[in-house]
Amino acid sequence: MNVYETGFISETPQSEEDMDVKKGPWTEEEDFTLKAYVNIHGEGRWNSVARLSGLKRTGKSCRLRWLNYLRPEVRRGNISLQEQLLILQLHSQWGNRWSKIAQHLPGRTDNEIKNYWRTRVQKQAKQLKCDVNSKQFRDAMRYVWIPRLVEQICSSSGSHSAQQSSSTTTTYADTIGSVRVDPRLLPELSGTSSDSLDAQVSSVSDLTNSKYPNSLQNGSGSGNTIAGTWGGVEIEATDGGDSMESVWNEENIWFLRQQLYDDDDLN
DNA sequence: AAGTATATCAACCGCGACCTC
DNA sequence: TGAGGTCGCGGTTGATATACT
Repeated sequence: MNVYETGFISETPQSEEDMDVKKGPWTEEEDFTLKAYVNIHGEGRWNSVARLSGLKRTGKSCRLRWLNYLRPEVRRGNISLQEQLLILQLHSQWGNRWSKIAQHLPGRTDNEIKNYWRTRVQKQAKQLKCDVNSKQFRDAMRYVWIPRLVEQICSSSGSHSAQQSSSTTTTYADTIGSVRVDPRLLPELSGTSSDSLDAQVSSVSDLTNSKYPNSLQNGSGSGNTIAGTWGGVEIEATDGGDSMESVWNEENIWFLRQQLYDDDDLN
């Protein structure tokens, strides 16, 4: 059956120029109409959807509303630690290929991930006074952000596949929390010969022991804390609910600035 | 309590790729 | 083969919520 032949054809189809196209926030009524239409006819042919459903919207607008909001699979709410980790990894691999990144985060839309990146990640780059695409910032992610996320995931998940040894190295399997991290997806970060998170975290340990000694020992957190070991140094991250904020607490940012400026001095 | 700044996120826009005729 | 239509992606904007003074 041609799904476009039945139902919701309330009037003679019109071009978008002919009808006064509505813009701005969608109403509940519009949502209901679009949902009902797609449930019956399926996705795709968005210009037809716009014309035949009676919605005074562009095909693009209908598509966007469906994909980002109305689809049953769409998951709302805070981005989890595991998702943050994946986003960081995938972005370092693919850059701003939001839709591609979104494919690996079930229920998340490219728009959501893009917004997350712009509002959270770029904000941190700004705080560090460096470009989000710079080597400096990539190193910051590599040396602080990703290890800390992993630490927090391990801490919060209770039982983890990650095993912390009593030595200075930390070993992670390819399953972190409830998200399985495909080692092939893990980026080859700058200066890292390995393609696994395992090696990345190990390299952090090595570097922190030599170049960044006792880097995170100073400063004290308040409120709930998550304890962990990073490079042999006992660390505590304040747990403010938003893991991003706890990773990027003042001590970390202060420390990174010191390192970045030290590097600048050397150059 | 009011005004202002900042953060967040839904939605729009422009452009390029792809498809159809 | 190229012109027109459609779709999807990434960048950007604007409205609203929240935090701060």
